Amino acid sequence: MPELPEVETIVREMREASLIGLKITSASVFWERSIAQQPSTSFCETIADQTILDIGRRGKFIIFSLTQNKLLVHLRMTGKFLIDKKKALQDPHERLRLYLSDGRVLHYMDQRKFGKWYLSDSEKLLQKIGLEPLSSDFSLYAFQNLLKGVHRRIKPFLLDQRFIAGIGNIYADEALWAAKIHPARSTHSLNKQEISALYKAIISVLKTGIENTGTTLGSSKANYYSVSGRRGSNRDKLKVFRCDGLPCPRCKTTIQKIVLAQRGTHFCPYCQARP
DNA sequence: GATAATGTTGGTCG
DNA sequence: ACGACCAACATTAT
Repeated sequence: MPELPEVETIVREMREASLIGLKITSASVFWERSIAQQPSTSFCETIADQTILDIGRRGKFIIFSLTQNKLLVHLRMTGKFLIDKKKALQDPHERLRLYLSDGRVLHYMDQRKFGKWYLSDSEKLLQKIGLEPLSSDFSLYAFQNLLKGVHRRIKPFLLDQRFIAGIGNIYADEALWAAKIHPARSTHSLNKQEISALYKAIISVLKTGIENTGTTLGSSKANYYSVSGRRGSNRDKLKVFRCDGLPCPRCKTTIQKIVLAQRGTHFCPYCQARP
């Protein structure tokens, strides 16, 4: 579920909630497989008594910098955080809980159980992911070089975290629409002007997503909600994602939905014609 | 009531 | 190297 703008919103809210500086007094794990690479017993032993020195983000990973380790959390489809909310206490999807030194509790919910917490080998994981699209590392030049280095369809390329970190299904479709590029185009077929348009579109859709505190699609519990339980308002700004059957905001052609790389893919068959 | 689809990622197998 | 397919899961929509 959460892509870069949603994860960024979560991180900002946790910082605003003054979690930095608190000590993790203990942890409780309710779903063993939410912990990667080690049994929950050793996870709880290792994390206990460590202080949260910083909270950040890399791609779709949340990074808790602790006294001894880096704790990474990947929310995958339905991972969520809530701070000391009464409704979290009776949530059947709560998978993990951190008790904090000021008496508050950080609850982690994950309906579909795909999310993972990494406490060991986290540096190795971070090394594997690609450029941070809102940092200066992501230059037009670097983007051009990435595209040159692979022969793939552009949408699966955008979703592959080893190249650029943080783009998911929503923002990939939105960026391709903004740049007027068909999602099945080959990376090698894009001309200079198209590459430049896509580069700007990626940055723009992600920034807009953050400004609107992320995208909450529907109303069910499975949808994205921030740490404070707020919905993101970016859904109203989406041009194509889950807009199949509606007119394209640019040319009024009906938006189409196809399956590409096993993912629902939305585009305008006129603006984003296959050359 | 069965089946498909869901915002993610990692594996296998051509 | 790349893509098709499956797997991990639970819930909602069709």
